[in-house]
Amino acid sequence: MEASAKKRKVEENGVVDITVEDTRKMLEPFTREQLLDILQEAATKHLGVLEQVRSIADKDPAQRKLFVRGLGWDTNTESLKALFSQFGELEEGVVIMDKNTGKSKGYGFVTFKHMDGALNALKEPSKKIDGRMTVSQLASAGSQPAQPAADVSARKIYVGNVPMDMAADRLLSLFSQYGEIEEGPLGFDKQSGKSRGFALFIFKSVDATKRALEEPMKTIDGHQMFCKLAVEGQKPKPGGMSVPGGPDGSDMNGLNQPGNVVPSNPGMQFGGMGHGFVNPALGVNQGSNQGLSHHGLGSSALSGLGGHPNPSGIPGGSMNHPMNPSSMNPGLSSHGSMHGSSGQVPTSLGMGGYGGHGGSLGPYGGPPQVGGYGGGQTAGGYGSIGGGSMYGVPPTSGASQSGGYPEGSHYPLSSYQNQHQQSGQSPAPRVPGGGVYQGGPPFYSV
DNA sequence: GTTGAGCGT
Repeated sequence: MEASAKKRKVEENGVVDITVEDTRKMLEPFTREQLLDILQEAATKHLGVLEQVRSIADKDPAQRKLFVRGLGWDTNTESLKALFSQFGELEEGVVIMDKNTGKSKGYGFVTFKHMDGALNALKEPSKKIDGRMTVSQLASAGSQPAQPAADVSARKIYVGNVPMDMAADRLLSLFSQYGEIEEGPLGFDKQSGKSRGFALFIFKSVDATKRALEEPMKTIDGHQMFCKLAVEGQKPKPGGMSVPGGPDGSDMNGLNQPGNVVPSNPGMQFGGMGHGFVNPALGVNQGSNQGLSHHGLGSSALSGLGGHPNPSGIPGGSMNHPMNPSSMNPGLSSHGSMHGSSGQVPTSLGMGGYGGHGGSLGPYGGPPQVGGYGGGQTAGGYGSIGGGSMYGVPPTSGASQSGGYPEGSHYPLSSYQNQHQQSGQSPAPRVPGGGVYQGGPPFYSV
């Protein structure tokens, strides 16, 4: 074939082999345009590449969700769906109705399962629906910009449309699959332990939060719930100062890149104290790890730490690459894991072990998050949750009410975590339930 | 008629 011929030719030129690492090194200086050209070509020729591109493109619902305005009164969810489904599979289609009058508000939302569906639909933004000209656009284009989420607000999610009879531990199980939960579910009635129709969760990491929100719709027992950042910090006092901790404001723009926010955030000083025992040099790296950003949380994080370990996941994985200096540095390794969500590149570097990723990755195989997730997975969350932090679920009254979770919530949580780890494709070693790392150095902190 | 649903201690 052509490929083998090329290979042979290369070898004749004296180049015996080109490693995966070498290939990467060659690519690094490429311009964006050059990389785009190559990838475009590759995606065109190879289905596997296209699938990878598509799965990553689909990650962000903002690129798949359309706002459709100008709908006639008679256009309903069904006709909206019918019209838009010609452009691709729909995840959701809905005409917004006034709660009181029951009449259409004249707009709706259409979320495609894949970004290409949205691209398709937007090739002609104006569509006649039920005799009226309507206009579609990415919903993210017109909606008010997300708040500069800082600290906890970037890790707190609101879950709406929670069934009243939903057990707290059931929700906990559902959401703990995305990462460690620091607190939650909140919002349950303290006396009855029943849902009040919503729930709040605070994840330990922004990464986990992102994973949870990757697919905002959660279906359980036929109930559709939705999640979003809780962002309650919007309503504060008028005339007051604006964003806390953002005097310079400059870095607050990186709200979607939490790693950028923390370093210059004063809050880091707080975290820094907690990690005083760490190599000072690492403090810098850790400062960029939003996991540290939780200030007051430091205590719970530390307590969890004592019981166990964590980092195992990370170093274990990176040890496959002794050449990668970052594997020698705990601070860096955790740092790297954070990149998993904010930037794909560094993570894939760390995961160089999956070298022949073209095939091994599979369509949805190797989202960078997997590696980072494995690393982030610790029993720390277990400890904190098992502890008193989850006061939304009074073990006693709650159990008597729903009869669901007698021994406390930790059982389902750990169970789910294990399941998740086992099912994961990640080559990274999973964290054993036991305290294998109890003797481990505490410097990993969280 | 122009971006849903809607937030604990």
